[in-house]
Amino acid sequence: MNTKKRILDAALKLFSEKGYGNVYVGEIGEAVGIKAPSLYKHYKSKQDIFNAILDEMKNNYDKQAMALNMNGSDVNIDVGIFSAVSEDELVKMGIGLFSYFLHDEYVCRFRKMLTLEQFHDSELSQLYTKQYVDQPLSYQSAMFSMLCAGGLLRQEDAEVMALQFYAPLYMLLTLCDRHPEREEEALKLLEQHIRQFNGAYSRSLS
Amino acid sequence: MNTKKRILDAALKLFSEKGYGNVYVGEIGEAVGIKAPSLYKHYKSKQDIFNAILDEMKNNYDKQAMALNMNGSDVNIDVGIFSAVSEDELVKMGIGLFSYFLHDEYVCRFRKMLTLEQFHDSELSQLYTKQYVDQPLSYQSAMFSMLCAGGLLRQEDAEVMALQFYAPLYMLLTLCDRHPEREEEALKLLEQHIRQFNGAYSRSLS
DNA sequence: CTTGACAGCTAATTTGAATTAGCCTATAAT
DNA sequence: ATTATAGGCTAATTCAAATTAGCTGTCAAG
Repeated sequence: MNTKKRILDAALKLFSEKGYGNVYVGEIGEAVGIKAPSLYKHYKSKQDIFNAILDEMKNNYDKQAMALNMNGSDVNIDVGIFSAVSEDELVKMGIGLFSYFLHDEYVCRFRKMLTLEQFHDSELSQLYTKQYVDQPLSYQSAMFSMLCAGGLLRQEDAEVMALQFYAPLYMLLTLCDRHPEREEEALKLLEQHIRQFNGAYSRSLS
Repeated sequence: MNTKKRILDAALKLFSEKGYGNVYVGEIGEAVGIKAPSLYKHYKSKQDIFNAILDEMKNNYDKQAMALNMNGSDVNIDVGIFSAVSEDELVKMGIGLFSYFLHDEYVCRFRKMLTLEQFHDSELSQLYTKQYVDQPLSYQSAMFSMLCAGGLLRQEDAEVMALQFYAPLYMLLTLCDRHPEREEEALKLLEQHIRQFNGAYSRSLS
């Protein structure tokens, strides 16, 4: 009875691995355990399946945004002038964000699919940019802004700090999308990055 | 007489915009000014055209690497203990690299094509990673290593510095691939990034 | 001048993938 | 019990795109 949903999952998996154009409806059916024509009892075309994935995604958007923003540590709430944000907490947050992005099946597949379709039309490029660039940057910018205001970090442009904090994470993430076997290496680099970042900006060092 | 070459150019352009699977040989022919069947006088299949692009690319590799590495400023040679690498030089180098990657027609198209085909097989993912991750990081790592040794920058892990310097550039580049209209904004951020990076690591500030 | 090979064309041909038609079964509501 | 609907299947159908066949004109080498 959840065939409709299972089709979406199977299709997302395939689209994220091979790209929309290289996936045949037969494969989707096979992955679900039905024949190709039966798909049409649930969706009126291949394109329709793709659209449904996008729609579903837009629904999950809030959930995603939440997860993205406050992953694990609730930095944004308790970050008054008092509570110290230790280096370890920053590391935990960075690694947590990275691991979530890399291992959450849905998030990961969706990102890969969007990567492959990003130049297809304006809607998709906008979506990609919002999800993986603007939104994270804007959230972290706000966070660093607070940390600076709270006197925990040196007074520097928060947007730039966000870029410097997030871009390495992003790059390592896309690296691991291509080469999962390099995750360990990436994690090590990421942690080093965050500690060095913290060292460079932390008040106590200046 | 250079039809063979013109086919490659047209195909690369199309592949980089729509992805291999969504380009029809008819379009390639049209772009060149001949009919589809005539393409087969030059290449034995569509796949063969794609392979030829890859081959050509591998040839140009040295050229690319050079351009990538010493773009404009010849930092790597004159960076003895004496010659100061001013912040402005670093900015010039970063912006130069960025602009080259973004505006050189061949480089740009090739990157976009690889972006769209990166999960297709291992060869392509390796190529992407080498070109846009490992190679730049390794070069810049060497550079920062020298700058640290020369006492121009604080003694920190050069690999991490390279990551921190290059990843924002990379992320802004992929952003502009999707949204050319945001180049100005990206350039501004990039320059801020580099100055702030320099501020954070420069010896004189510590 | 004539021959052969190069590079183009039009008109098939092949192939393969999406979609439609039409049939069958189970099950749930009337 | 009957019937309608949901969801599956096999067997067409359609359609588009890659590739092949086979013809033609040009031009350089002999």
